[in-house]
Amino acid sequence: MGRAKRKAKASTRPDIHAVAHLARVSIATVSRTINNVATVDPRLAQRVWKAIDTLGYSPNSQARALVSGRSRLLGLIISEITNPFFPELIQGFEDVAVENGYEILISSTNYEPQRMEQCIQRMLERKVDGVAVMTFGIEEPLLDRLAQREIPLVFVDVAPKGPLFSTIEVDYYHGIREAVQHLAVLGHRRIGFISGPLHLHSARERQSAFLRAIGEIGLKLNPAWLQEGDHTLEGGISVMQKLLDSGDAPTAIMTSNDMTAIGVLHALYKADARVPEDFSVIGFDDVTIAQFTLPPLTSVQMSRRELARCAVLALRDHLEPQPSSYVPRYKVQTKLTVRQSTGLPSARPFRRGNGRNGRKPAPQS
Amino acid sequence: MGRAKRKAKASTRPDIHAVAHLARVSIATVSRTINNVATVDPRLAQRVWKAIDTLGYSPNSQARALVSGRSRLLGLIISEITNPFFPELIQGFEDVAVENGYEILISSTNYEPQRMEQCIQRMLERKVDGVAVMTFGIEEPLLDRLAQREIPLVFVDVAPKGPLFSTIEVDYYHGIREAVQHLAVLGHRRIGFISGPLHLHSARERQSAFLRAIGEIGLKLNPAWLQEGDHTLEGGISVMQKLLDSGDAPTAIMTSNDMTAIGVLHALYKADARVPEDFSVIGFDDVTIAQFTLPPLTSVQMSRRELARCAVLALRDHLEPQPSSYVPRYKVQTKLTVRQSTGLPSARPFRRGNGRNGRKPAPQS
DNA sequence: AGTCATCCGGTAAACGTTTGCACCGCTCCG
DNA sequence: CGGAGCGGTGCAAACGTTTACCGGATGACT
Repeated sequence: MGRAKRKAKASTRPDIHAVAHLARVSIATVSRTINNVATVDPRLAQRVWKAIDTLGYSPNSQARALVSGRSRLLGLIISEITNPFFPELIQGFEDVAVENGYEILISSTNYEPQRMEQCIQRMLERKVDGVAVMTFGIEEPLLDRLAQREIPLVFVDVAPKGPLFSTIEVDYYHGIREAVQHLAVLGHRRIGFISGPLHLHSARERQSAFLRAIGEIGLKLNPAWLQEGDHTLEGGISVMQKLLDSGDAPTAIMTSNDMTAIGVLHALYKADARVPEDFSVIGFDDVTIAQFTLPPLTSVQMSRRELARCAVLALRDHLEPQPSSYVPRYKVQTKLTVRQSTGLPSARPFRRGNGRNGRKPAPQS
Repeated sequence: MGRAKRKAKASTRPDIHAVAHLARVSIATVSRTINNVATVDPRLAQRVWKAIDTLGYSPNSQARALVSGRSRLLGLIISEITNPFFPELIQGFEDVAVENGYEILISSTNYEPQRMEQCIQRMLERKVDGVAVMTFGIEEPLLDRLAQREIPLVFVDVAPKGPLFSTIEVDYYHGIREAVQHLAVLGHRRIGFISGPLHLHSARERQSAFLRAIGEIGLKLNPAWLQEGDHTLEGGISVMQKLLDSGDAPTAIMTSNDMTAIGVLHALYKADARVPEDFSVIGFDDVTIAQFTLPPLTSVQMSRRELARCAVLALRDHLEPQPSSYVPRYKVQTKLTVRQSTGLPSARPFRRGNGRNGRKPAPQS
């Protein structure tokens, strides 16, 4: 009956041999059963499953990975987890990964391009099967270095060449056009845009989508209404203040991300202006916080769960041959979520401190 | 010269044999060198390091884990990553883990206790060395089942018995007393508290810390000012509305978490009351969003980075014998962060819709 | 009935490390 | 001068899987 030497192993977790022994089959059969590969006699299979169940066996993923060369681990590189843009992305990534039998490994660059190298290094040591790079502002030279690695990589927007690389496209235009249209329908003709730092690919994309939308809808854009921000709260505050000081502020302000929009809200609050009565504000990203601002922020949303899903699927498609009928399509939409920061334009232009709403300026503590 | 069969391995990543061969030593020596275990002749060691460097070798963590039985992987179980409480915790956990040479694996329960089982399952399959359970509202029976596992576990607040378990204590009282004192110094005598759901351990802790602080500072608490919330925005809104409707609202409101406080802010905004002129509001947790509300929220902070650091260290202390001089102390402080939602109490009681600030009610969209 | 193809299950060799054990040469001491 | 002790190194056996390969049984066809 073979294998007499292992017996009464007390407290250690059961291994494949224990299962094989209990089911009176060889370990090969157990392996084939749990991987449902090739054909195993249904009666044997049943014995095996039963044995697995009674022993509470679960395969050792490291041994598996070691011999098969596939770890079923997916890497996710992000900028910084405390940036409210990312948690939802991570959640989506994890959900879809787990759905497909993968575990995930997260690493953050903290916006420092040189840390990307370490992230990749850690991922490689853990032998991930593929990596999704979802960080802001990835640089071209860095891409080339990434290209050396022999694992599938997926990016957003940017499209490096190479058979192991995939790109997820984002249709910024769709949602931004909806936003501009929304404002136009409300009656706004003076619409401003505060962009992100223009060295960022995604910021440029958003800005040009805005310009295109303005053009196609047939509005006129005063160049002074197009300002460059930096995707921070403070940036939003100072740019909005500048617009107010100019004396020729637009009646509606769109921004390249929600942080900037919240900055705008703060600036308006300080200037004693009301939203949406005096100004309409639209953010971008529809970060969780957007629901909680005062007033809740109208924002253009790119589904981060969808983005994450695409990323996982793109990697999976590299790793597991798909049926020929399957046509991958990695593209995510954007769309407008209307909340309470947008409304009809004010009848007469807002003038700072005209006191028409009688509020004293907020006290400085 | 041995090992002639491996040669010209072209594109595969170098393994320990390649290093050994290049350094003209055995693989055992290479292993001992990189783990700096036992004593290796410095000259050999140097040859080894050089070989490692020229080949760009990095050890295969799975093979390592397989034979050593230690994966250098730490599990982290949280409630939900999109809850703004967690990202900072995760960040801290990761930082300290990486500092100590560990990687982390995250899993979320989504507040469903039954999912805890799956989380643990996944962790065990990946053979984590230890797990930190940082989820809200863990149930006693679940703890007992966790106890079956043979890996170190660390918890917050709750203290299961067992040699493999550690607990991190949180000193809620310190920060909450600071908060009450802050309000008292400003002149508030009517201070209310909106608790979390009282079946949660941490919510009870916070409430009793508040009661103790009120007592020790010598204030009187009207029982109507002590309300149970549910840690959600909506809960905060409705409880605050109830307080306003009662006609005997406190002049300052403390809450058991920031979400509730933001709800309070919303309710006050709708009721046309001003913060901090009419009411002072203090949150708990000091979540990132608290900086961005209107006005920025005064809040009691428990350092989540510190909490995370304690968790990692507690696990490490279980896994790696520490020098006897080392005395572990897993306790984290709370403290008050003052922003702009607190100020002097209003001279005369606020009355809804008395129009004294002339604002029209916010339009419903 | 004999031969061949087919199918399924078992045996054993990997995968890349760590580590117990044995060995070798040196030093030190009797 | 010989033996004991020891520091340093190599050999080989694990760790728990997957999978190529082989061999035995079974059914079909001539």
